[in-house]
Amino acid sequence: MLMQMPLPISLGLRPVSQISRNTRRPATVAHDLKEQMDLMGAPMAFFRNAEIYGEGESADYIYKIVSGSVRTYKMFDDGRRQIGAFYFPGDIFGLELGDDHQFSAEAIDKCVILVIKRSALVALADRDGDTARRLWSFTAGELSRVQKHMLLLTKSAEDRVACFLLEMAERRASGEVVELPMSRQDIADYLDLTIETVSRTLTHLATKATIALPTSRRIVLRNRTALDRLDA
Amino acid sequence: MLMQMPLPISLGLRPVSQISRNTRRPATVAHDLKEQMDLMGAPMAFFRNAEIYGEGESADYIYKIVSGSVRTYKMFDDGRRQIGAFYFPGDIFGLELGDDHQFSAEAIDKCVILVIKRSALVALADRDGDTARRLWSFTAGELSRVQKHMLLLTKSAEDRVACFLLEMAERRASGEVVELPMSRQDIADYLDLTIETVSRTLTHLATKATIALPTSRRIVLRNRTALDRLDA
DNA sequence: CGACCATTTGATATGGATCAAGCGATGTGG
DNA sequence: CCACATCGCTTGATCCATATCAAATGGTCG
Repeated sequence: MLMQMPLPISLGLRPVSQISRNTRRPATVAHDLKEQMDLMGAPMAFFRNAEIYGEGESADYIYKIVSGSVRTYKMFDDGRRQIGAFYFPGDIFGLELGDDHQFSAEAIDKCVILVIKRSALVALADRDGDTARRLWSFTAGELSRVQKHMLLLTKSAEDRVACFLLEMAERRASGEVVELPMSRQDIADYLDLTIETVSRTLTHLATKATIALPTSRRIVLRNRTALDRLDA
Repeated sequence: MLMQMPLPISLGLRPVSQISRNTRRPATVAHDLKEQMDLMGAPMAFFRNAEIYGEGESADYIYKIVSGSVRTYKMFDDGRRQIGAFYFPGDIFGLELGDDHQFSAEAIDKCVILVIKRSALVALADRDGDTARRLWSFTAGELSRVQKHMLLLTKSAEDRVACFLLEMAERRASGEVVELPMSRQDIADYLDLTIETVSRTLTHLATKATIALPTSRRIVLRNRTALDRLDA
């Protein structure tokens, strides 16, 4: 839900006016959905742990991260939380074909996010084949991401953690040093493991000198070959 | 690979000519991708266990099942097989946005399948917004299916089997009696369990009178409420 | 009828969960 | 500026769900 926040802690929303609106509209034509969002989106800020939208709410907006990180997740009756995805600067999320969101979304840390109305894009897609294809493209990308995630859940704990580290290294692209914005609990809920197992596995990889852990949120890949082997 | 089969057992392909080709072209306009495939598709027959396409092969065709059942799967280096989906009469599969297939596809039993060239549909989508939207729609449907599957893999063995039975009951819609075309191994590889665990869980559900097992491939849902509870 | 394959059932092993405690960094109030 | 509370993470001990290994049963087809 975009326009009101139920809990004080969720009051992460600052009025758009506080942020310099993206007024400059370059003569450039958008070549993909991301560029298109740069042109059309309104920036909003969210505090750490702020809810961006909730599962089941109507999916009226599409989001693109300018800065910060986001998690999407689903809660189960038994209290378990499954994280569906992490999103980072440049990533788009929240676009659904159906009427409402299948997952909830929260800011992992302080975020600035471009927001545009879905109806605007969908209406445009009716007239513009390029836009239509971009919407398809985005959904196909999500499909392939979820397929990978599904396959991840069939692997051993060590394999899952290794895949996770490689994915982060690739997406956050900062050489061998990976800065993790999310907690061990977030990682555990993404990999469907417990925090204890995640922690033990990281310790174990560090013992084998496959990685180094200068701090708990900073991970150095010291032996990518070994990690790739676990990836398979 | 569509035009040649490497193994004798895979020689499931009969020339189209042996099957009455869908010559009748009704004046009706297609309202969705399935109807469109009925109009455009050429029927082909596959024997039990015949390969329809292999992972990594170029995704030149799209498929719609007339009769029979299909599994898609991925093999891992360690010999594990993960089944990605089961498809039944009326279902479309094999449509990719990218150049090649992410999974392999095999006939579970004797199948008749309509086949059309992807390029034909994609070219049409460039001109026809309805077709474009149908392609997006299909991919979005696959996305939501895979998301459900991913969440399934985070549940207990009993929950997975219960969800599986409910899914089959819904999709094959024959009242309380579910006729399963696939083996226990197929089910196990879909749910990421062993055949032993699948078998034991079914036996256990039968003991609790939640289901009945008149034969190993025929399952009667005797207490859907109990299954729904496990579904969550 | 007999061979073969799919399925079930039984005995044991194990990877990861759970329960519990300790540790280190960060922040807060005195 | 330090004492202490808090929170996130790690480490240790034990348990349990499901895998693994092994054998029996049943169904199908020549």
